[in-house]
Amino acid sequence: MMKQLQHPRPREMTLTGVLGALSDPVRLSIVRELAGSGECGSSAFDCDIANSTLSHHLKVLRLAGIVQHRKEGTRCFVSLRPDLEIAFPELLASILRFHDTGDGNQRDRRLG
Amino acid sequence: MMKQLQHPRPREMTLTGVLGALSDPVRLSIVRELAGSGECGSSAFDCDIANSTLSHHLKVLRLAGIVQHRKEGTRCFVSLRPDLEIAFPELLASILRFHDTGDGNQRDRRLG
DNA sequence: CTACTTGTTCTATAATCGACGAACATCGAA
DNA sequence: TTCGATGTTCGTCGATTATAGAACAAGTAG
Repeated sequence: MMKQLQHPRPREMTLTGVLGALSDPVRLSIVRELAGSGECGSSAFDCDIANSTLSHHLKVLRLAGIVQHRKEGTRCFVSLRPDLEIAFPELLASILRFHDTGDGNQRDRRLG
Repeated sequence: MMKQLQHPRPREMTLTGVLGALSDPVRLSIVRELAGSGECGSSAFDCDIANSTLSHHLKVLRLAGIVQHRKEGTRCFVSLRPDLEIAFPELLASILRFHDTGDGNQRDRRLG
């Protein structure tokens, strides 16, 4: 039987939990990728980290209610969880509007 | 001479830094209070924590670029920093629209 | 000057976190 | 069944964090 990974119920999502999950650069880049590409195989993220570390970050995002996991054979597909938008409408979009410039600066997309 | 507390320049503010600073329930409640009441004396926050801990949290918020300190005699007044709105327009409002219910749930203000 | 007030910094501690390798589990293929 | 591929979990390590008390600094009042 395929093991089911635990997903929190919408009522268990917390604002501080979501913010904390997004406060890590690696996790934020993962969410950014998901927002741009939709569902991704969990090996499609070009993070230069160990597999176990990636799995850890995906677990944090999952337990915060931000992403959901779908198993297909041995592969694992990750996507943004629609329930997040219900619990915190427009929150994720409000955050992803800003992007890192790599040297510690951020910029509003509208400012070019 | 009155000691000046260090404030980061807007270019030094990071999105993950801001999110991380807001991911703590104590700090989020402080920011919420500042957004509602404007400038507050740093002893006006009804947090049930030690003075040194409050000072620590205010420092984290300050180094993230979220709040600014103004000294007046021995008193210290804290307020939201306008530069944050310039660096990340509407980000803070987008986050504060949701509030904790105390039992781990959050709710959009518009949903009653 | 000596208190007293306010707030920061220092030191310590317990908890959490990010990272990794190793072990484990699951599935598909040979 | 045995193997290989894909992910998760476990154990560990070092770094960071939240907390609070103690010491310190700066200003005010007496």
